Amino acid sequence: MGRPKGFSREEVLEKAMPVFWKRGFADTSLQELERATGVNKSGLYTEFRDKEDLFVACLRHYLESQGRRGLLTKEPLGWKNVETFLKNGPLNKGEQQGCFSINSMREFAILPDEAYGVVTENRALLERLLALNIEAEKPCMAPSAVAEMVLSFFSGLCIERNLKSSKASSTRKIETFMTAIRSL
Amino acid sequence: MGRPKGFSREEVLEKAMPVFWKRGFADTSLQELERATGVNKSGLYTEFRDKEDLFVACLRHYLESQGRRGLLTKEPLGWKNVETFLKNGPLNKGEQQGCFSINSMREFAILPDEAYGVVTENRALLERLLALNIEAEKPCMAPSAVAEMVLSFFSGLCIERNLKSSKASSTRKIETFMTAIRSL
DNA sequence: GAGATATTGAACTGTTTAGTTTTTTATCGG
DNA sequence: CCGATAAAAAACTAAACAGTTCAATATCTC
Repeated sequence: MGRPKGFSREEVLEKAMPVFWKRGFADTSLQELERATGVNKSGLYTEFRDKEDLFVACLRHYLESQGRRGLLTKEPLGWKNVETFLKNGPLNKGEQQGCFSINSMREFAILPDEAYGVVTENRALLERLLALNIEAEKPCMAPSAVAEMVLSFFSGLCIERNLKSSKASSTRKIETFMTAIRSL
Repeated sequence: MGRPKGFSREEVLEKAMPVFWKRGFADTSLQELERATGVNKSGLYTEFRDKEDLFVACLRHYLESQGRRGLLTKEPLGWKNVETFLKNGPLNKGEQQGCFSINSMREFAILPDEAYGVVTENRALLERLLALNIEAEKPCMAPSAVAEMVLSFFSGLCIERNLKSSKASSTRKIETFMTAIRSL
């Protein structure tokens, strides 16, 4: 049987994710990933094909764990869910600010096509969930149109988390935004 | 006097900007900058201290040229200016998609502090200009609150330009958004 | 056109990169 | 406790990187 390995795939993803999240793909070195995960290069390369593969795995892992929070599927569906999504969707713990997926969009030019697919698929899912919540409120406008607009605003909130002062003003902006769309 | 140099600072900035814009700071190499600008490394290093200095100069150059468009200062001030800003603010020519300044926010972690200052100062200016336009429409809500919310939405539109299909849906989202905020 | 002067291109430097290979070490079954 | 086996550590490779140096070259003034 031989020696058992001292780490799980999940563990590695959990620890590598914040590094990619904060520094992006291009500026994250293998050295940083070794340090953050506590796993040697040889270990990382037996588990993942290359740096790109590890990155995409982190992205998938992130989106799955975000999905499990179920922010947009709480009953009853409606504006309240949309507001919670805007308020608590972008994370706020230490290095992990905003949304890893939205952050990654900036690097599509150098990321594998797979990353593009993963991100856009998730965005399509979010749009559908948003539309369901909006539809429940029976607005005058088409729910799908409102949904895509909400997702744009959400994207904006996420990248603004790269600014130092963003957290405080974020809540206020969401209040204003919700007031505006509740009248639609 | 000696030999006159074969390029102007402005020329270099104009040609280097799209490269940084598309690939970001970390993933743009000196080699790419030489090719894009047609200026040799020695030329670039006599004009700019280092890669960071060139990047910040590009950022400044970009914001100045955007400012000169005067999208938010056309008389009369009002919703129309806000709409034009959302529609035509994010550029759409070839490699230059969205907003260089917003794109840069994702790289603050590795950019010089100066870049942070340049970007936040410009955002503050935009917020003031937006507030003036909103105030002209005498809404019920505080103009500054609406203005910062508009800027968030704008930021979202900008990073979404990294998606292939964004241009088409962008106009539609802006229509929906404008309908919402005109009622405030 | 000669000499001074500034630019340019190319060669060079030391470091860091992603990724591979080889050696060492730990844990298993028997 | 021994030998097989698998993981982990370390040494290594080749390429790319930002930045420097220096010789070649072009244009100015006189």
